[in-house]
This record gives sequence, C-alpha cells and structure tokens, in this order.
Amino acid sequence: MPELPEVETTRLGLVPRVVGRRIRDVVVREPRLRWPVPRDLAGRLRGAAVSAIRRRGKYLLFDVGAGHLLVHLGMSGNLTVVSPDRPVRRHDHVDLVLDSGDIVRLNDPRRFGAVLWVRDPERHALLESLGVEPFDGAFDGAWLRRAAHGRRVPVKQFLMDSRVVTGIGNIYANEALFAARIHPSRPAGRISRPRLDRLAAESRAVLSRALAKGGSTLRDYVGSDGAPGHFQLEYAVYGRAGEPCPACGAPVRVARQAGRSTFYCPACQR
DNA sequence: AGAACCACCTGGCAGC
DNA sequence: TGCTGCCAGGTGGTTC
Repeated sequence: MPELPEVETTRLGLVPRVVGRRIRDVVVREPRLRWPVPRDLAGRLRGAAVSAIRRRGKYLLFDVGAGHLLVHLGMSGNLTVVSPDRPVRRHDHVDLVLDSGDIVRLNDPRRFGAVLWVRDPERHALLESLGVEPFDGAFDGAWLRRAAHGRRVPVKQFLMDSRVVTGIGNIYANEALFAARIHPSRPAGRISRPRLDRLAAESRAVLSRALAKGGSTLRDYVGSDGAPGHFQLEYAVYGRAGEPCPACGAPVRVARQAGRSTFYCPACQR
C-alpha cells in the first residue's frame, strides 16, 4: 500500500495521538527488517517525548530527544495506533508503547520496511541523496529539465528515481505519465520543456487526489480496529491491461520496464 | 556516469 | 484440495 499518499495519510493519523506523548517502552518482536532494528533502540527511546512526526519522501521521522526514529513501510508495511488489549498478530514486528497507553504498532509481512535510529537526518545516507518533494514548489518542469538533461533512461524510471523526485512509485508514475500523455519508454532527456511542465503538474495532481481520498478515511486508517480500510482511487491505466483507455477507448497495454509493470495507452501517450 | 539487474520476503491468486 | 509458479505498492547494492 504505501506510496507517498499512504505514508502521508499514516503520518496525519499518527500526529494527534503521538506527538507530545512520551515513549514508555519499545517492543521488538522481529528485528530482521530490511536492516536489523538497532539493538539499543529501546534504550534510546524509552522515556523520550515525541516532539514531531515528519515525512521525507516515503520515510517517516519521529523527532525524539537527541535524534530521530526513522520508519519506512517498504512494500507491505503499515503503522497503526492500537489499544493495549489488541492481540498481537502475525507480522506485528515493532511496538512503541506510549505513556497514554496507546501503542504504535508496525505490521509488515514482507519485511522490506525499516526501523532505524538517525542522529542527523541531513547527513544520513538514506536521506541525503533524496530529490525534491513532489509538493514542494521547486518541483516543476525546470527541475525535471535539469535532472533529465542528456539522460536516455526511460521517463518512467526517471520519474520513479528518488534522487530526482521522492515518493513517486509505480502506480503514480503510470498514472502521471498517462495524464501527461507521455509514453513511458521515451528517453527522459528527449522530452520538451512544456511537456515536462505538464508532467510535474500531473504528478502532483495525481498524488493530491490520492491524498484527498486517503484523508477521508483517516479515522478508519488508524482506527482502533487497525483496518487500513482504504478506499482506492480509480486508476486510469494502472492494473487495467486490455481495458479501454478512458480517453480514447484503445486497449490499455502492459509492458515490463526495469522489472515493473508499466500500463499505458499506446494511442494517447507519445 | 549511467543503466540494467538482483536482492530482500511473504501472501494471494490463477492454473492445473 | 493442494500444489506450482508468478506477481505485488520499494529501493539499496552490484555489475556491466
């Protein structure tokens, strides 16, 4: 589930119940995530207050005392606030027990997620090379033009490159390229400036719509039953191979790029 | 330097 | 029903 809108929805759901609280304890049931959960994590966090929860790309940063707790949800992770009587389920790997009694619980079947301690986010390897945020004003056609200059990589892979712009995953890359009418395998450096302007705008628009949907299910998303209960955006092309293009009716095509499925309309996207 | 692959892991589903 | 193979929302690391 977690693309940028889901991560931001998670953040918004956590803030009111977590910011300002102290961490009473940390329970690590399974430390083998993408990287091992630091052994001294509980020692660092116990007793500390969470002063803010921020997001950079798809990384969540809990500001706590002398450093930050970094959480990434990988492909299958979710972070919910649950009450202490909630039974532990399969893949409930990490709990933050708050002084309110609430528990912030990470469930992640595939274990591609991460829970790390970060002293200085500005100089952390996972964060320092990240590109612009899609909702930042700096993300526009000029930014894409600079980053794409001379590059022959297919624009879809370019758009998913977190060093260029953070948080655009496979679904939204497909949707943004469709909305901008750009063929996913076109070399990034060979797209005109006006089309890059449109690509930036459409990328932002697609993410905004998804975020608006996520926001409307916020209560469910971090609710007491923990059911993610999303309510998905209608995708124009993603997952719709063979179905008619919503713009022209031609069958949506699926191809493989860098090991990922790419959905596009061969008639509309050039 | 840039691009193409691989790796990590579990669960769900189609097909037999 | 149960098995096998394939696919899945991410991204760092290795190889060419």
